[in-house]
Amino acid sequence: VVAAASYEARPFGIKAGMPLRQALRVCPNAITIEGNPRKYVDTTIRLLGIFSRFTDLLEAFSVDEAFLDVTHTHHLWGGPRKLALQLKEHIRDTFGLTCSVGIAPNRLLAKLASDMQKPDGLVEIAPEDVWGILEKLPVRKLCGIGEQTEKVLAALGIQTCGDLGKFPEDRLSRLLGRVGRVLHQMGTGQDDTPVHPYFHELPTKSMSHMITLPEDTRAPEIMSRCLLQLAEQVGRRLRLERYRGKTVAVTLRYADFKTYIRQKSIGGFVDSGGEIFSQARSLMTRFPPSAQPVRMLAVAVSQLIKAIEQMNVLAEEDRHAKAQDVVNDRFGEFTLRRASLLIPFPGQKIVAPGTARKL
DNA sequence: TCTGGGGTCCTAGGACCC
DNA sequence: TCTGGGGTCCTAGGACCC
Repeated sequence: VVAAASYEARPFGIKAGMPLRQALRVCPNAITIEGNPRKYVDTTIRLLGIFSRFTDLLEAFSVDEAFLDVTHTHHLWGGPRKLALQLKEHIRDTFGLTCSVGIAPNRLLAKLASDMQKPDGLVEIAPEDVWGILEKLPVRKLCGIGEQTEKVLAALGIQTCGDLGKFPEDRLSRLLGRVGRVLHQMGTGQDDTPVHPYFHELPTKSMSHMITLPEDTRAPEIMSRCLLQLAEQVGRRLRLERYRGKTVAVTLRYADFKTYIRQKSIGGFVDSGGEIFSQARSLMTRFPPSAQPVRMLAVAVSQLIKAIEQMNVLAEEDRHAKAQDVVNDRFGEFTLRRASLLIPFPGQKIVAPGTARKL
């Protein structure tokens, strides 16, 4: 599918998430470029380096977005606006790229402001302007309100943030529980979530890999091989970042797109592909029977703990994994792999999304 | 014509324990 | 015949973000 569409392609209706075939149908001359995760991670890291010149209260939000709390530093740059201009200039000089900056009293509004003028924007939402901007703004524009929430709110007669803010909070809470309270706050532009600085290093909570098969299948041996591949990938990343996990989960998506997850927590903590695979395989028996062939499989490990230095005595599984890591560190990913995985699967190019966070 | 991959957070029900 | 309150852990599903 399309991961990102250039501004030239967008007028044709091409946007992120659209199947490639469909994109090429609406715009046969579109130029397609395969993703290059290593390049993105490298650029992300360099970007964070630039951001850190302006504040240390810096949170990476995605591969190309970050929150900067400049409450205590903006005066050094002549105020938020001048800071933003210098930030933009710095990025343009370094990468030849434009970027969009939003300035506001909190994260919710800053994100909104940054989305208001793209691709080369600088929008400031002052506290006194908040209501004027929100009143007619569709709720969907807020980060955190997606398609489903939009529908639920629409059913209550709420279309705009103005409607949301004016809707009685206690009624919204009764109807939607805790979510109702948060939504009401969002409707009035309130958000007290702090910017979580990178040096606090949020621990990873789960690691997973998934793959949509080139063709839907009913063959147990294909699914099994796939699970093994995914388990090995997850295990490799766990070990790279020195995590071990307690809960193993398998997700199956059938051709009709119905998606099921089965998970189990095991006695100890695991980080080897073999162990993850054997748990994953045992989970396969728990899925509801379906007439549909399988379209997608995923393996996830959660309930992670940071692994303490290994003891001298390693279980056989661990010795295998360790040997594999040593070879693959030196000669490249998947140089050494199980014989059953010699025929490669698609999707082996994936770079760990956590890589940027480690910086 | 279908709909990728990798995460986080929340909810709700049930088991189990004191 | 009916049976409280509080806690943790586990599982399944779903919303949302990029």
